[in-house]
Amino acid sequence: MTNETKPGKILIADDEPDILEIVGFNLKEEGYEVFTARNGNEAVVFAKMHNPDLIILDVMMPGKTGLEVCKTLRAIPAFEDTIIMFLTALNDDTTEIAGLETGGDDYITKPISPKVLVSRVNALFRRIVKDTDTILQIGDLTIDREKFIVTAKNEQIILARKEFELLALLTSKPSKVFLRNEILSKVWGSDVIVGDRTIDVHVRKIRQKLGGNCITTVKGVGYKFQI
Amino acid sequence: MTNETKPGKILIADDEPDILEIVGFNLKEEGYEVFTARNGNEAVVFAKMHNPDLIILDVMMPGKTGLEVCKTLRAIPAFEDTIIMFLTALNDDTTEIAGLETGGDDYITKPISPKVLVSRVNALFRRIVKDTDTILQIGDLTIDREKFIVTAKNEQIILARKEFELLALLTSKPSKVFLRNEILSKVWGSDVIVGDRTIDVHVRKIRQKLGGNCITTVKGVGYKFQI
DNA sequence: TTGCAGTATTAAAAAATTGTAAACAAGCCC
DNA sequence: GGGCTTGTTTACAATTTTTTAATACTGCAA
Repeated sequence: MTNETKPGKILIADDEPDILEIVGFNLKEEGYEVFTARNGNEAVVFAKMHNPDLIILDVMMPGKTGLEVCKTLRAIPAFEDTIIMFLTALNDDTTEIAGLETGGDDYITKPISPKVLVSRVNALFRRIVKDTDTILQIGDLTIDREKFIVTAKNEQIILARKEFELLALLTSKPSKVFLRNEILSKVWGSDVIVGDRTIDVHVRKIRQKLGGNCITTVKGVGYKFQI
Repeated sequence: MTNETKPGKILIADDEPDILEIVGFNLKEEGYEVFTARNGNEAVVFAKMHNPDLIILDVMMPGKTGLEVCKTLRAIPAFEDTIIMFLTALNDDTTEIAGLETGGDDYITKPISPKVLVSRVNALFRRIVKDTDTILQIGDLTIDREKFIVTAKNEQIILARKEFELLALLTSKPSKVFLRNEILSKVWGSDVIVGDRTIDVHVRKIRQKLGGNCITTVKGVGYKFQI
């Protein structure tokens, strides 16, 4: 499976460079895009900027512990569904339970077998890759997330990047109402500050390009995509 | 969390009765509906009949091994998304990797801490349960919190935000009387100050839209929702 | 019966939210 | 640089939602 790029960004946070290297190497081998952080705060900052799909956290780190990072991130809507995995030398049931209950998806104790780790990462990825399907079909609309192409009634529609990202988000769960906050943090990133009208304007542009009634406004709440 | 029934059916397959009992007991405690099988074939048969949400498989079982069961089930479309977890005394990387690659979601080695196992089950469930508790069904009324849609007798009813939130609150515990204070702090937030009549007005609007008698006034106390 | 406290019903005012057009800034490509 | 696209902001109009306030109703107790 070497060299094939999977649609997966992984962030590893650990204060031991060795771990970063070994784990990182093996995940890259498997085709993931790997980023690293040396402590909890770095991890949070990076996550907010680059929205990884999976985050591997060492429990014991200077600054912010893995558990704290997990709690911080889970409180942000954009990271509600991000996979979080703990990695630690602490083979202690209490911590493991705490990690899982804080919102962690897996908890692995060192020493690690890199191959097992990769398998576990793959297993977790399997579950989310499904709704991150590259090609989405809704009605007579086709959205290719990889090629950034939207087609309606066999005609190609050209969307700008933000427009595309917004549409991709809304269509990822048809009929679900996305709160303005949610949209902001998922499309713009949780630390970018833009005015409220910005969303409206983009919605308007999409409506213009796709034809009126695909996006519905839910006043006071947000927007949703409907066929 | 005892006695509260979660929407989760779990099938445990193991040839050691002790394991079945201990694991089963702890999961029931947590509110899951638990079923058991003594070997691989039984597990497959049961799964086909009752469609559990999660299956815990011992790797070493007479008849069909856990890995074989997993492979068999994953080949059936109905079990593509079922969570599968391996449980085994075999602390062996190769088997673990095989288990995960066959389509397993987790692999736990004995001896097991029941609490850790329950946490892991919960963690896996979190990922699939989400949808179920966003939709509320009461009589011929459906409230979809995610889609912000209220349906009565198959007809869609459009509610404004506060109306929706108020209705969602009242229906969250049918027949329970919500105090005016309680309503205020849960729908409006504890820091917002609005007059008492405000609630009445909203109740009235909901009554109008849903048809007269779904919300009952309890004089001097508050309101409740009844079918 | 009368008075009262609590609730219902209105209409209208107030506030909040969104739609729109136009303008500005930033970046990119030739 | 000049022309293009994109992303954002602004200001205002249009609309809807929310709240208030004034009035009418209700059941109960004195």
